[in-house]
Amino acid sequence: MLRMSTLFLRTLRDDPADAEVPSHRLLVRAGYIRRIAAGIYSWLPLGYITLRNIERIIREEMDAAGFQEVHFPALLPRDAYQRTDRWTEYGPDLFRLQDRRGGDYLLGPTHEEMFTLMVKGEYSSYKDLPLSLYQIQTKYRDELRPRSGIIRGREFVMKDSYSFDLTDEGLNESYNKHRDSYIKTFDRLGLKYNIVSATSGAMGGSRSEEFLAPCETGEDTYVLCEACGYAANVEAMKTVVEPVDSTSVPQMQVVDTPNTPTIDSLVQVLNEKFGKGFTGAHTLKNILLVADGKTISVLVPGDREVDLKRLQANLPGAQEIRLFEEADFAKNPALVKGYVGPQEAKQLGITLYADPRVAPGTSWVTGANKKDCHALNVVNGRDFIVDGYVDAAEVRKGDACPQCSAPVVIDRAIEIGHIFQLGRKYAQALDLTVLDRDGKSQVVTMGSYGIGVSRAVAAIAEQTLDEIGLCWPAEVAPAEIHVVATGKDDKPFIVAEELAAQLEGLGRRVMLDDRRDASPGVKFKDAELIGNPIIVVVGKSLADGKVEVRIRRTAERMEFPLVDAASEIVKLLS
RNA sequence: CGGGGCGUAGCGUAGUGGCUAGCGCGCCUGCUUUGGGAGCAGGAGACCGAGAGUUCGAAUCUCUCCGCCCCGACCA
Repeated sequence: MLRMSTLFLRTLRDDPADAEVPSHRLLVRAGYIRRIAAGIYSWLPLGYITLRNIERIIREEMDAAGFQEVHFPALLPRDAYQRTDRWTEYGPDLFRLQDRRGGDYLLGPTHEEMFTLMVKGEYSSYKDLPLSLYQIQTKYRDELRPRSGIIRGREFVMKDSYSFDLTDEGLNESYNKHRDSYIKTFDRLGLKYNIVSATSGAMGGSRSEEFLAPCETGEDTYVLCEACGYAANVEAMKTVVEPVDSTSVPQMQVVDTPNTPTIDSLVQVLNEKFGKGFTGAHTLKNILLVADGKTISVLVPGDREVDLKRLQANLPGAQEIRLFEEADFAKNPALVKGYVGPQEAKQLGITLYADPRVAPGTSWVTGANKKDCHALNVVNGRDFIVDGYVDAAEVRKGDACPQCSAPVVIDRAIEIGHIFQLGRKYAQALDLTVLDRDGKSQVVTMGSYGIGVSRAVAAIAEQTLDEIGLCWPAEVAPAEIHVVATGKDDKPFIVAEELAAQLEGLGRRVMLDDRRDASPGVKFKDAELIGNPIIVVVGKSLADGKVEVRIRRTAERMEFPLVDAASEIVKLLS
């Protein structure tokens, strides 16, 4: 039983000055966490109980799915991360340190290497697979900008799992098992979330989904179709545009358009000259880039920007992409800045990509590859041929859903889980192989699955809190029932004590406000701020042999006769 | 790393060259009070982020450094 009279807790009346987002403010005010450094927090009793409740739920669901818990050190030698190149690849986000002999160590940001090596050390037969292992552990990432309290910290608690399979089908099965297990876990945690398809980056091909908890203060933006439920990362959003019949489009025509290096200036001149109501959407933007050293051009409608992250995620095999710079233009005199068109891409040896919005048969105004000249009626498939289509244009609210064509919304969310198929990258690098049925050595294929445990505390808080405080789901809350004794004589305190003991006897987690020196107002405010789901007040109504019960979330109030209060309260929890 | 803001007691803050750094919350003692962050009285608690400089005199002005928050870039 948590007794407020002795609980290590001091709630704050004022908002902390360094907290902006609501969950952070309230977690500090209610005495759950305290900041130690940027992105590094201590957990006080209430916070730590809550964190452990979440861990418990995750653990129960992992175990129920047949995954086995292990535990690695957070302090790791450089070696394993050297072999997968992540010692350098992870860059400045990696916390590095040295021991007294000058040996390099790191604080683990994620543990693919260690899990892979652990399995390699124990198993060597296909008969041992499939296998899924997990741990709940503190991770370290030296984030460029920690923010929003516990939502993005430099030290945080993560549950990470890894699956090991012989075959791609096996990996799919393991992936689906994790997916199901995550659904159960997040449902139990009381989180609202969307499962969003994510890109798996340059490795390509493998499945990847994020569990996103919608919330205004979230830092991930994603696309959501409220009509059919389609949800996707902005990078992974697919654009579906039908080809257009272009047989009636007149011949391409080159016109003088002096001083029109930008879309805005071009549209203005077009309207002055032809007065046809031209807009940016009629023009075609040719974005020149250098991808892995080669010049490529990406076509998007003139009223849209290229989303470089999206392009990078969708361009097959591209490792490094950057925009054309002055020096690049200088090296390629055929490319006239501000007047580039796709018509001569082939002759110039440029790989030409188009966003799907630049559909086959669509006709555009675009650069004529000559200073101060543009070309009208430039038709995709007739006047230029693209080498491939790639989703690269910025995604906007109102764009068509790829499943049902309804306008999508752009929403914000906190990423609370991520599952993806790693494939054989780590197993290959670290030589994790097993012998198959035929005695042949096979590289194992892996999946990687994460839940942000400490982040989940913030995400749940964020989704449930209100103006007066935190408001936890019962399983997560520090206590299920918060019993408050008020009054100046002993009776309510004795009764409250008995009731709390009774509830505990029924297997409930109870917090008891037995402070004799605090006024009723203070106790009510604290109870509301702390956010346990049921508040029981033992006080005035005791005169009628009753106790008062309040539902924190709905502010609903009721009274029960003392004699059956305990059983009635327990009923409310089920 | 760019832009902005900030650093005064455990927390929130006032104090833009002047003498003993002020207030609220919280904390301690006593009395009163007990259904919505009680009242009165007394009290403890601050090398004013650090260092250097300007000055008769610096929380206040200058420089350097450190730290924190927000936006952006970046990031499962």
